Amino acid sequence: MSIRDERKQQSRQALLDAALSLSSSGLSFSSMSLREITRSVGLVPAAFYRHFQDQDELGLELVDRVALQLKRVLHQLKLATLFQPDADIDLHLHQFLNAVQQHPEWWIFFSAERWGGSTLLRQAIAREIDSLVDDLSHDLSQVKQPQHLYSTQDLQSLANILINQSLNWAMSWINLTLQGNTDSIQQLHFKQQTQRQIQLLFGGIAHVDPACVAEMLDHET
Amino acid sequence: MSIRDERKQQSRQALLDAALSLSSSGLSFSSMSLREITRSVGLVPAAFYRHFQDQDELGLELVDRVALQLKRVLHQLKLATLFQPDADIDLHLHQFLNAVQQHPEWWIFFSAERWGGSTLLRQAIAREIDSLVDDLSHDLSQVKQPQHLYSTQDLQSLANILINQSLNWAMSWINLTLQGNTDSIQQLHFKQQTQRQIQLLFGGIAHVDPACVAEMLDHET
DNA sequence: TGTACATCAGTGAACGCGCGTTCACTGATGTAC
DNA sequence: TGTACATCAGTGAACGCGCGTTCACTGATGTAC
Repeated sequence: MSIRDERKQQSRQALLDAALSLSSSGLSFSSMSLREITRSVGLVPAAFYRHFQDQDELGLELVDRVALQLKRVLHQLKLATLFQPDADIDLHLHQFLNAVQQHPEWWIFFSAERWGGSTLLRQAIAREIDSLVDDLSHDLSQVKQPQHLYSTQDLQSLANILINQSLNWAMSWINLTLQGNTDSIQQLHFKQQTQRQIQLLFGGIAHVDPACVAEMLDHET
Repeated sequence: MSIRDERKQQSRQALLDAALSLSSSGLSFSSMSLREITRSVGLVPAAFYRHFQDQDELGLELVDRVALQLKRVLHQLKLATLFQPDADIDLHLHQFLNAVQQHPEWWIFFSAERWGGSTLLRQAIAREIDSLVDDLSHDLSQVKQPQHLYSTQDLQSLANILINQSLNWAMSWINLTLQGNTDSIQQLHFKQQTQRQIQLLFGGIAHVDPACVAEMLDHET
């Protein structure tokens, strides 16, 4: 790549980063101005048009890039292994929260624009979330579940809940880390509650006291 | 109330309705202008200040009112009865989707501004959602569960998932009803998947084939 | 009931400001010979 | 390698526009007597 092309790519990347950064600062994409974006990069407003036709085009590319990163993070977490009865939920949760803390801007942008002011971005994100659900659903189906309780349809439903809750967990965690000290009471409480949610979602049966299940079966039969 | 006070209340209500309506049209609260709001009511911009100190004050009141309505809807659904093994999940789901369709603007506003561009509104909505979760958690604890599988902490976690998913279900349903014909294939598919999610969340054990549970117990013990 | 004054929701003009977009330009980088 | 021309990312000035907010005002409604 030539020097000129390289510099152009750098500017383009800087514009994308600036928009993402403004999003993390609490501005929604539809409220941030083209001039703010170029200003925080150190370019003149007109320079924006050398890289994107308009602000929407930048937004769509941002959705694309961020979705790719979220996909990578969620896949690497190997959520599917949580089906196994001896799975370390606590470890998985901490890995997830660390990943969120590493790049909160991705989660903030995705959550904010999911129902944000731009129809174009909403549609693009809806597509990406469907894709995230499908990927996770596929991951889940690849794991031998000890109890074989879930049909393909169940796994799709579970994946849907998990993706949605992942976004909610991420946003809750980001808010907690922004305002509080590390390991505050609220953070511990959040982790416990989230861990319990994961148990409820995955375990269903596997993580419940077998004695209770036996009793329930007696009542039913 | 005097004539003057009555008319003032009408204008105030009209401003709130206009903002809610603009929100439903896809505009985020932080992107809609004070002038747009007054324009759609038929008032001059300066008249806004006879009712609210600024746009944020209107937004906060809107959060308050909408939260009250959502609270009412969710309470009337009596989600807690879904613990009972003979619960009609399909009926409950349809009641929920009808309630959403009746007033989509409430769900749109709440979802959009939950992670929207106004810090003030985000915080207010976070408080209201906590309150919704607490209320639902309380409702859930009032019902005698046949299987007694859930602790207070479990119910709180379940309520959290249910409130979050309710918002997601509402938004998905609104998008489906906006774009598609009634009873399209996508709508039927959505209903089936959502019903399965509710089964997974509530039933856990109760709605699963007892034979499978028995088998699982054999493996564990 | 009628009159004189007070209140105040809504008006309309004015302001300064940041916005998106356009345009001809500049000067560093790339290319052809 | 050196030269002459082409490309094109970034510039800076200009534009018209909608914005939030202010202000003195108007005239219908309310109140005191």
